[in-house]
Amino acid sequence: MPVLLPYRFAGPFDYMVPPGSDPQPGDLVLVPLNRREELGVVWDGTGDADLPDARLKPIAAVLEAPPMRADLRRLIDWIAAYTLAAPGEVLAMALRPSALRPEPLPSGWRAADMPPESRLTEARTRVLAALTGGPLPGAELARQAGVSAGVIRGMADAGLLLPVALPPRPAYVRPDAARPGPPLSADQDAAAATLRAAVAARGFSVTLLEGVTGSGKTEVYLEAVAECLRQGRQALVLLPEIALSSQWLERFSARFGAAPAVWHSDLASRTRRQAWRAVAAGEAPVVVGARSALFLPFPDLGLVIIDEEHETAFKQEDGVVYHARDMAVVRARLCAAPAVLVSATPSLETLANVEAGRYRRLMLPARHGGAAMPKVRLIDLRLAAPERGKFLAPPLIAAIQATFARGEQAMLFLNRRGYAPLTLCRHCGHRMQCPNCTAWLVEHRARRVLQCHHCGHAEPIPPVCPVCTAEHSLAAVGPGIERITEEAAATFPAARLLVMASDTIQGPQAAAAAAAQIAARAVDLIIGTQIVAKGWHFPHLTLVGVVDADLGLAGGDLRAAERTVQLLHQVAGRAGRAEAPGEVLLQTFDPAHPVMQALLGGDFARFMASEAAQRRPGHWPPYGRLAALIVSGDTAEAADTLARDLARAAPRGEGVTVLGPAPAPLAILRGRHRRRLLLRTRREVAVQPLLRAWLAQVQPRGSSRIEVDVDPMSFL
DNA sequence: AGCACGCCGACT
DNA sequence: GTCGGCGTGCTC
Repeated sequence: MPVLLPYRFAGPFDYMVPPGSDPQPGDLVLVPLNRREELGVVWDGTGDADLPDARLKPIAAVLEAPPMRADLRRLIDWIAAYTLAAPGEVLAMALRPSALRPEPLPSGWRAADMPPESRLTEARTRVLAALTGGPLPGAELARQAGVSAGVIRGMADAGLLLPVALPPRPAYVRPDAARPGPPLSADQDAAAATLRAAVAARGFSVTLLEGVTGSGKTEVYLEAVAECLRQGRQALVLLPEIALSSQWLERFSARFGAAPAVWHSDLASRTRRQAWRAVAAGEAPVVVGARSALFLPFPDLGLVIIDEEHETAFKQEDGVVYHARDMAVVRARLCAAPAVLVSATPSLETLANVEAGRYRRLMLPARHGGAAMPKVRLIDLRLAAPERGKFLAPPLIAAIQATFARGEQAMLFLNRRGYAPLTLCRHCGHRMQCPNCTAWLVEHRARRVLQCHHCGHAEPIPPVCPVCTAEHSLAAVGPGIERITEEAAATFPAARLLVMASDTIQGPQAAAAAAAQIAARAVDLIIGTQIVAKGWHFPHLTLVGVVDADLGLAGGDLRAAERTVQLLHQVAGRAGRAEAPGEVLLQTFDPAHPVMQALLGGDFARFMASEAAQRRPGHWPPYGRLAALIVSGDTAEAADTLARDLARAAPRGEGVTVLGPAPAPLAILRGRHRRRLLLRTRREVAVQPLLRAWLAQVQPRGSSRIEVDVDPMSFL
């Protein structure tokens, strides 16, 4: 009987069924492996026949836990087949061994009825006062009484406190679908009706819900969630960055009177275990999560929503390389549920699926509540140059000052952390480079280090040039967000600044606190990277300045233009969402670039049509298929040898092209030398069989590796 | 993922 | 002479 184990084996292993038991596919089992016992899942089909029965070991135990359902097993098989990952590796993402252990009963403390003679200090009095409302868990008690855990411990030892079992934490409160939603516009109402019908049909479908930022897409798809709740099925909402979703959670709670279950990779282990169990028991009707929520054990999934479907954060790049948006659609199909892809700037992949008739499309043409789209202006940096050594052009500075004068908020966006992306010696020209990667070290002035953003390597800023030992010769080249903050503080001395970058805003609490500060108008100028683009609603923000609109366009990546438009459109959408109209200023050296023109004219559809026209003739995705093979080795020679071996074995045929080997864009990453080959085929060619046949011919030696990335998003 | 087997350097 | 480094390979 085949049993899939959560490891990187080629497939399930066969085990004997012990007499008296009758394990079924999906059952969780303990099986011997080497001299250990491992958790596995009984898989489908028959075992492989060429292994003699005598070599099979028996299944050690069939667990009482609820079995893994067929739809999740099919999803695991599907993802493994599509991405060429080992099925066990995919299984590992869906298996939660800790959730199978019995939940320890929560325990707390109560005051002793007949306290022994003991000194009652002030702290101890506070503890007893906190307990007048009933028993509390230790951590909570310490927090409420404002004492350390030691005080509690001491009181327990003295017999002043007695342990008690607490009732289990209440399960998730069911969101109330009957609560009236907010009033919807005619467009929203029509879209919501279509989505409700799709949910009520209880069948698979895919719908693109497209609308500019501020058009009320969330309200519309929450109506689909409401219908799903009425149907008694579960709904899954995938967000690209769950850690930054505090405002989303507030909106959900306002709509349904209860919070959804939240799932992401850095949940505390107990919260995670409870969420997993609640999903499996059907007690969590709505789950909002990051991409790993895709593998939760929903017994009756009735709706999958992928918000910001164009976001590259949905692509998992390490371990199993998969795109959560595409796999979410697969899961929806396997569960006979509708999938809804939501975006203001849909990916070309999704638009091509609409065009081909595979996906339905719903459009919300206008901003909700009559708010106007922000007015976009380009600042030509060749004509309006910033002061020497500065990065904000005079028109942008003037616009920010005018915004402050009106009592409104402004934002500066630069998608680059740190102080400066490059440090060079003005004397000898030496550039400070990462010892492990083909990348410049980024100066982080606040922490006084030079850091590599690819491997994390950090070193102190050297006092002299490490090559020519010239003093005071190292110069910061180009701006990072720290440098812009410095310049803004000097230019707008009266303004209150708030920096939002992944290194200053860590975790959901910090993000929520920053959002609250902005909403309370305790901030005049927000300076941020990527993370300010994510679905925030800042009602008093009316000006967005993009410091370097050209930033994402260098490097010749296939999707560079598309991604830049999506990102900058998203950033622009932060401006002027309430009654006050917004303005967006883009600093660029190339105002004629199609990306700048698309943002200027707001004609996203036409831009995407021209992107499509560029990709179609060469059969580039989505009009063809692409897979990347990344070869890596200890040395350049090892990587080259393996890459050459692969190139020799490359598949040929009608509609099949192999490009490379070429140095991978990060030719050295974490000390490993990398080469890249690309397999490009026509859309009707299945790439997986080609890849499997290809890889079977080449055996990596030593520590050399081949990584496969089907549908690569970036070439890095 | 573990864990054993296996062939080359420094030690009681 | 052994103890032990972690490279390679196997686990139904």
